[in-house]
Amino acid sequence: MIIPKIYQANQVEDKWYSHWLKKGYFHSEPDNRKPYTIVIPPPNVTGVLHMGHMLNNTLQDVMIRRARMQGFNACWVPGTDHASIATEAKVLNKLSEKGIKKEDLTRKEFMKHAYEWKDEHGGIILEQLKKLGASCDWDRTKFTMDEDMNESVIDVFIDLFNKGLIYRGVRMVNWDPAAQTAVSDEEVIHKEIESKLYYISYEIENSDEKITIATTRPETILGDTAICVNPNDSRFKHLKNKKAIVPLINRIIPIIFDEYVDMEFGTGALKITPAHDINDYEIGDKHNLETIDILNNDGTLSEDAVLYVGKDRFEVRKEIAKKLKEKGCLIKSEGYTNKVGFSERTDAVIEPKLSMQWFCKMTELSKPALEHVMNDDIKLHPPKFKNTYRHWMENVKDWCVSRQLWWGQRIPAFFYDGNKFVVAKNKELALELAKKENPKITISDLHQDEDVLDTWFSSWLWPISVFDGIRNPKNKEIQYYYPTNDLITGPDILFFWVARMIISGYEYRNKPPFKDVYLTGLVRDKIGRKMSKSLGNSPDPIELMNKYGADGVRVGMLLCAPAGNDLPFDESLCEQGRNFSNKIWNAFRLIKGWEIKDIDQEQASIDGIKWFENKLYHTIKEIDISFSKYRISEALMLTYKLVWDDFCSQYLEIIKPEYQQPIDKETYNKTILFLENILKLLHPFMPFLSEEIWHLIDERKSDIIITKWPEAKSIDKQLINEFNNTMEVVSGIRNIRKEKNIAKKEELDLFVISDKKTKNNFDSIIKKLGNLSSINYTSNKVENSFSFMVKASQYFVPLSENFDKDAEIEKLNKDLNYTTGFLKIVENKLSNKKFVENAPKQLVENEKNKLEDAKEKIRILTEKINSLS
RNA sequence: GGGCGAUUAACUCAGUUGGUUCAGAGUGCCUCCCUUACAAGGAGGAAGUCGGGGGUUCGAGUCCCUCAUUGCCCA
Repeated sequence: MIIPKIYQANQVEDKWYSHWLKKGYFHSEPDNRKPYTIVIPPPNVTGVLHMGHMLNNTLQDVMIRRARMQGFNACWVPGTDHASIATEAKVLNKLSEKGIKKEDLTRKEFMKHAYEWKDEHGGIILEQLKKLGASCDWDRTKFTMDEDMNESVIDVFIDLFNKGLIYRGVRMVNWDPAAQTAVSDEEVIHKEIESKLYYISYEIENSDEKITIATTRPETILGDTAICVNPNDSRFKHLKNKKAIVPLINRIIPIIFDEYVDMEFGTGALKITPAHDINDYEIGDKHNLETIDILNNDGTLSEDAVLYVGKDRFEVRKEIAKKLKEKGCLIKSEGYTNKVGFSERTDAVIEPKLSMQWFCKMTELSKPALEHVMNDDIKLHPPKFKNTYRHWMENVKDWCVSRQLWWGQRIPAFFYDGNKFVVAKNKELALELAKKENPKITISDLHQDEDVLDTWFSSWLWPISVFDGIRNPKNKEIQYYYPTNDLITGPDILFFWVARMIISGYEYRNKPPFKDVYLTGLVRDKIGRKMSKSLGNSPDPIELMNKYGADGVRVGMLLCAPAGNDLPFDESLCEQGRNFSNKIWNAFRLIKGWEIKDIDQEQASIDGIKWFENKLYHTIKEIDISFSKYRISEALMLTYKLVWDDFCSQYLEIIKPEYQQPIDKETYNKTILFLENILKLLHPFMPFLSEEIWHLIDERKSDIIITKWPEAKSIDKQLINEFNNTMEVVSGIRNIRKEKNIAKKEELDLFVISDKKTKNNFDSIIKKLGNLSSINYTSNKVENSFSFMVKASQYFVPLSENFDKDAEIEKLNKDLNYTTGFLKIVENKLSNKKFVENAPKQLVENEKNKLEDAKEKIRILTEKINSLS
């Protein structure tokens, strides 16, 4: 068989993926095995794969593949999210390119366009996940706007309404003037920006006096309905019961007193615009102030503003400042840094705005969700997120669930007789309810609410609704798969999504939706910036996979991804992943190239096998521990080192036959066995490569994807330590070769003065890796030789020529100095009475041993130096 | 402004209850080697007063206080 020198990822990946699909390995049905379930964080239906998805889904695939191999009934449910704002914005963009505006369309027509868009672009991302190797159960693919999913959402809304947890009301909401919808608090991103603080003076009615306020938003003076000062502020006490005059429009407004006002800030006087600031709104509410809404839904000024009607608020800000200056009302303006809210989806500046919305009461609903995370029924990894979570849950606010959009589940509220409404699954049922109030109502009198529900109002049910557990709470699937095991997602949606799933999980199943939450970091670029389309700093994952292989990219992602830490992504990591693929490939190539013969086994091979067996089982144990702690990158690194250092650099070199010589059967078989185990350990990380080699080793029917995960066995730790000493001896020899420029091919003799305590049973290995002609035990030091020590044993390599006495003495002196210093430290420790009295016995004992060893070493070194000089 | 973290080698990070195995890993860097699986490789090597300052202790990277820098969440 001719095996190429380099692993060709692109030639094997598709083959194996379709093979796995054909065999139905990804598909899961309830049976009598234990389930292991993951639901995917559904990506936006029209989105494309970015690095965050890569990380996320690689992790999920690692977990699910390992669980599958461990014998669980592994089920990974894929799907997509309808992402109401994002998708609707995209559809509208597309339509406006064709010259179509939303106003020109009926709701029905719009939905038709939206579905067309969804059918065209939806699911691209799922196809991309296949390239990554994601072993999702594609038969279970869900979409948050599937018929059954919609029904679950509506059922839940009605249920919560009937429980009195849904209400409708005028509240200050975060208004996105670009998308023209309300958004939730969580969808507002506060950014610090450089702006200006304007000092504007208002005349006091019937007086020559003026009062100056400071504001960052001068355009809102048109909506002012009061000026507020602190009652404790002596500067303003005389203004009680006075009125001020709003500049430009000359509206007369009261001066009110409230302790809310910070006397230190600005001038100590605050303008109050109840319609456009949440704090002003609360003050307005308290003092019964008039509310003047000066903004239209698109962020332009409304009729109520009187001036600048129809102009955008930012333009007005500039113009009004100029105008105020002309009028002498603008005292000054100064640079000021403040925080402004931006829409997560459209990046528009959010306007606080009063509007009629639907809300979900959260206080009671969220109690179990807080409790069960605090008592670790649900564990967050890393645990530092527990604090953040608690803080949020303890201050949870009611959830604004309505959106002024069309793409989504329409709120099942039906209006009649003006503002009266009923909540029901459909118009017919609504009519029945309405008739109880007003028997004369007919179906044509009912009008359904125009708003849709927040996207998260469907995704918070995801772990339940994908198994139809809302509509059919007792069905076999939900009983079997729920609660799911692990949720793997980014920390940016901890509150949007994770917390709410926990809330709904307890409300509707009385059980957590998952047991463990693994929060990844955010993928950043090399210099720490968040990856984003606009910065153009995000590599195309598909291209990366073409370049480095899916396995290479998977490894690259995981190498730098400890839980909860942001990961600075660099393409060179994928390169490392690819190099690793190649390393494994070549190890396989070496083994496969050997001729197998019925010959005697070399001693080095016997010893090497004994050691590696122990090392392997020891590492498996460590890997399992890392997995159990959700330290995935650590598990990968352990595997990486097992393969590269232990298996390739050491084991294979130990058993490798001479050039073009055959290998004995026993060693070969063992080696194949080891390789197979290694491939199994690699499979979750590198599914394609491991499957490919698995089948190249041997023609066989079984696939690695469903083989049993190797089990850790008890090991001989002493033997592993001994081997480490052995490798130190080998290093010592290699060092001498390097320092003295001795070719590797030249055989050397080694003399040993053995220290009985550090016995070494691996002479065969030292001989082979050191390329020695002999190892001789002696009790006398060897003249004219280079030497080194491992523990308390001395090793000599005699060399008649090239012997540099002075250099040798210098080296020995260096060692002597170090050891003398070390001895001093130990002596100090032991002469400290308090240490000897208080420290554990074992520790003191060890220190005493160290003391003896150091003394012995010094004795030997001194002797050597004396004999040389 | 409030809350929660972080600060360990050039970079990215480990470091469990203070004490053998504590100053580590990977990458990068330096030296030598195209040697017969792999140059996408091999062998060897250098590199850190564990952010600063105090404290507790026989003993602190680890616990406490404080300052600095920095990130995230919330207002």
